[in-house]
Amino acid sequence: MTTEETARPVLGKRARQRQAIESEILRVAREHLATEGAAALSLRAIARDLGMVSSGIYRYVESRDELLTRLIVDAYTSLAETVHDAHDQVEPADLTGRWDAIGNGLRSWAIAHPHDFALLYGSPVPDYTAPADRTTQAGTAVLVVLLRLLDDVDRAGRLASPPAGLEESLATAALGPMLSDDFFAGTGIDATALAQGLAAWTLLLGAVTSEVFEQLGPLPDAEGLFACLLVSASGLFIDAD
Amino acid sequence: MTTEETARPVLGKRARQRQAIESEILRVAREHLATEGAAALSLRAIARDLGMVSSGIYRYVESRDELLTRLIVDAYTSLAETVHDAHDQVEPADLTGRWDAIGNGLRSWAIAHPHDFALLYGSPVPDYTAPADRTTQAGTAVLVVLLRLLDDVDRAGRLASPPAGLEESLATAALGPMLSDDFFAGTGIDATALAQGLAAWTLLLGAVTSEVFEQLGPLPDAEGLFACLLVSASGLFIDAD
DNA sequence: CGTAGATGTGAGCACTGCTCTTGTTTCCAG
DNA sequence: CTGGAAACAAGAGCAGTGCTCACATCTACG
Repeated sequence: MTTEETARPVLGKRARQRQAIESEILRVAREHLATEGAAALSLRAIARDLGMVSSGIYRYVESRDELLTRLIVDAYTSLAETVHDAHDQVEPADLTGRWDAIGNGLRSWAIAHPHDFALLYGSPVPDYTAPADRTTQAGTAVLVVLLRLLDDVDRAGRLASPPAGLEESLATAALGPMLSDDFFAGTGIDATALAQGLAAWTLLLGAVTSEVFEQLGPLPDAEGLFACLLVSASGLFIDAD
Repeated sequence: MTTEETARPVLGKRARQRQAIESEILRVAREHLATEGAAALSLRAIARDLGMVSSGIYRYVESRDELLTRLIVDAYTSLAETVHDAHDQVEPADLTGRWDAIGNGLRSWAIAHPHDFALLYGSPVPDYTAPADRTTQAGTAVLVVLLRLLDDVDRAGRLASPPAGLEESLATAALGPMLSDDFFAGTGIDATALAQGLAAWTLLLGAVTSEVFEQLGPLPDAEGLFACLLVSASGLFIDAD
């Protein structure tokens, strides 16, 4: 008979209540982030929205920085999920199609969540340094899909020839050490290929950044420009059919 | 005899004093920006450093936003100056050398002034929208040198062939309208060339951003990676010799 | 059933941007 | 040379922030 009780340590009422409040806080925080932006994130305002006294929120959230960290990790996983989904809807043999999916996925996510994007790829939030152990891991999730594509491009023999001047020695010296990371285990990627993939990724990120942050002023056809940049980026590591 | 008086309206004592204080404020503001970052910019703190009462500073600076705008314009011109200087030290015929100078100039400036760089190319400062009339003009100053290079590359017949898939129709549709701007007057640039130049610039900016904001985590050889990316970027619009 | 620990409450500190009033100094025209 | 207008300095004050602490309350578990 005691089995019934020990078999459902489903979390006591208290723990459940706590979890509910914590997720409520995160929900409201995300709401504020989406509407006001990261810098306007105020614990007091969140507490107010939740009908609790300003000091009460510190029972659930250690500090403003910790809340930021949670939001960052959230955003990273949301982004990675979006990009992965977009990528996986293209048939594996269509290499440039997969790249386009990655690029468009990133762009549309960034446009839909500009403040989250700013949190991840914009200037670091003042007086806040992201705890590397929690964020960089989440941050690499997006890069996994790029690495998969890069590896497949290589395996298919469709790797673009590196630009003149990108000697293998240069790439190896700069990127060789990174290749020994677990991250690259099981791939046949070499330093030059990695350099090319990173160049494409950097161009992609620059394109999205410049569009979301409006660095070139108001553009007549942002969509079209992005399409051009996406082609340029793809050409950096994928050979034409 | 009255000529002597009308000939030296050198600014009265008052105006001179005012100008002195204003530049003092800007100096301290730049100092705070360099050490603390944009978000930590506090008018009260500046006033304190200057030994004046907090409210007094509002006689010289309309608001925090206005001070930010001044700093942004300052930063843009400082950046443009640095890049132009670096670029002009290379002999005009050395096209890739000129590109490298631009890239390295931008990078070293960004590393030397990370907070200024964040102000220009990072996430927009919360609750602050840059007055387009004052900032975008200063912002294009950097692009002038890129345009000059692009035009010279074109004239020298060294324009790289666009990547497969970048049809002229695509580029023209996206960028054609921009070409009618005064900015491009006197150049023989066409839409595809502009697209290629913008791709290189975007890649460059993405590379610097990712390094300054440490988006890829701590790198073993950031210098080397940047060199690789610079070569990739140059290959986007300059043909090898 | 009692109590230890989790939770709610409100006051308080130090800081921010910004406004307003009050008093002083400076400049310039008559 | 002098009177008045404009510029300036100073301080109080408002509303907001992150965060701490002492205190009261409640509840879940031994």
